[in-house]
Amino acid sequence: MGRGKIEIKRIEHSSNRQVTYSKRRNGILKKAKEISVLCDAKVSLVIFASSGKMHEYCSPSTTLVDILDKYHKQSGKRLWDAKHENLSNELDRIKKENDSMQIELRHLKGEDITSLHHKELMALEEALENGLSGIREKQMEVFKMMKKNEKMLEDENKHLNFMLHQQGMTMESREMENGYHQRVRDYQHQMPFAFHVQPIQPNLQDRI
Amino acid sequence: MGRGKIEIKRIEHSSNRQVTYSKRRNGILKKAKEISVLCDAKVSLVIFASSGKMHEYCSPSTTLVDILDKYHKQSGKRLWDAKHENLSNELDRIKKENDSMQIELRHLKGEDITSLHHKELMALEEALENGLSGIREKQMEVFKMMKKNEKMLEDENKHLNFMLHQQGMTMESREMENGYHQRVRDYQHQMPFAFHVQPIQPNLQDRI
DNA sequence: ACCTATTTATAAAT
DNA sequence: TATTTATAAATAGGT
Repeated sequence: MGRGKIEIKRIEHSSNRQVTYSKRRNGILKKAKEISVLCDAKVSLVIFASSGKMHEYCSPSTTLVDILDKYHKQSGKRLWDAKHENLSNELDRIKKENDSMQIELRHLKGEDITSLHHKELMALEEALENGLSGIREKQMEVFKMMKKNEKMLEDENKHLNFMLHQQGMTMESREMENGYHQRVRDYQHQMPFAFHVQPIQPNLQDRI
Repeated sequence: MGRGKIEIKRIEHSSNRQVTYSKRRNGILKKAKEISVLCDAKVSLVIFASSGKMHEYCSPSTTLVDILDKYHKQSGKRLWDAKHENLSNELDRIKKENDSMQIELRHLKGEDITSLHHKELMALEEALENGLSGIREKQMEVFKMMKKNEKMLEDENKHLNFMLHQQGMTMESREMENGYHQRVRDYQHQMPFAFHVQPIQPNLQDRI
């Protein structure tokens, strides 16, 4: 139906194909509407152009879901069940993974071990010992860091005390000129910035 | 397109409607095939006659599920029902649970503990110690059971030896009547049933 | 189900 | 992309 007859095979010329697509798409949509009105049929039509753009028609008396539901019943084919099944399978798989982890956790906490064999108990013990030694190593590390920090703070303190004392001596000789207490407060404000100890590891204080 | 023009409205005469339906149904199915071939479009067409009978077409390059999936993505309309969403949500939930258990397991094994705070390390250490003591308690229990069993077996052995010895004495006096070795084999077969030790806990031997 | 006059869809040109 | 037009295709009504 046109100036010339065409073979029903892919139209190679792309812009031609595009034109034919939009004409025929309108045609088929019109036909779909017509048959649904004339014969009160329920029609669902979904078309994707090769570009990916979608057009659809669905009879006014119904919905796509409704039609798919009927389709499902009549054809026996499972439409979304495949998807559903995949999800369901994955869920099962992960649930099993979950359960086994839960059991492992319980075992590590010393629960539900009545049914374990000797070998399994030994393995658990070893795992726990390893874990414990790892944790303790880490704690030792932290402890050392704290000790180091403490030492530095002590040193700083000594230094400050020494300085203060010296200042006090100097001041004592000038005690008649200025107030002693006034001076001390001044030094207390100025000193910490000069001698402030940098922690070896920044933000260490946040983690302890 | 026919002997007369018709209005696009429901055909009241039922047999007429039926005829028109089947003609137009064929027409639209043909159109659907043609557009999908000519323009490589993906087409899904489902038609229900008012009688309930279904016809469908789906482009050969794809499946209805596939098309509906795309439809779902493009239109945003939910074809997959609440059930699906529930499954999906549960999957997410369980995945998260899984992840947190995995982390806990790693921590208990002394892995990935660099970022842990002091309190967390202490808690972990305690958990591990508890687990370890639980395991060791269990092992001690098993050990005691074994010891007990061993003791009983030893006692049984002694008893058997004693009996054997006694039998030997008795037999020595009858040595000329019967063969000594023959007798011994007989007793070895009969004795274990009479004096067999019942383990305190049944099936203990399976677990050690 | 087939026939065919007529309408409708559309291929190619613009 | 839209309109035009010659022609192919679809189909309404009759058989």
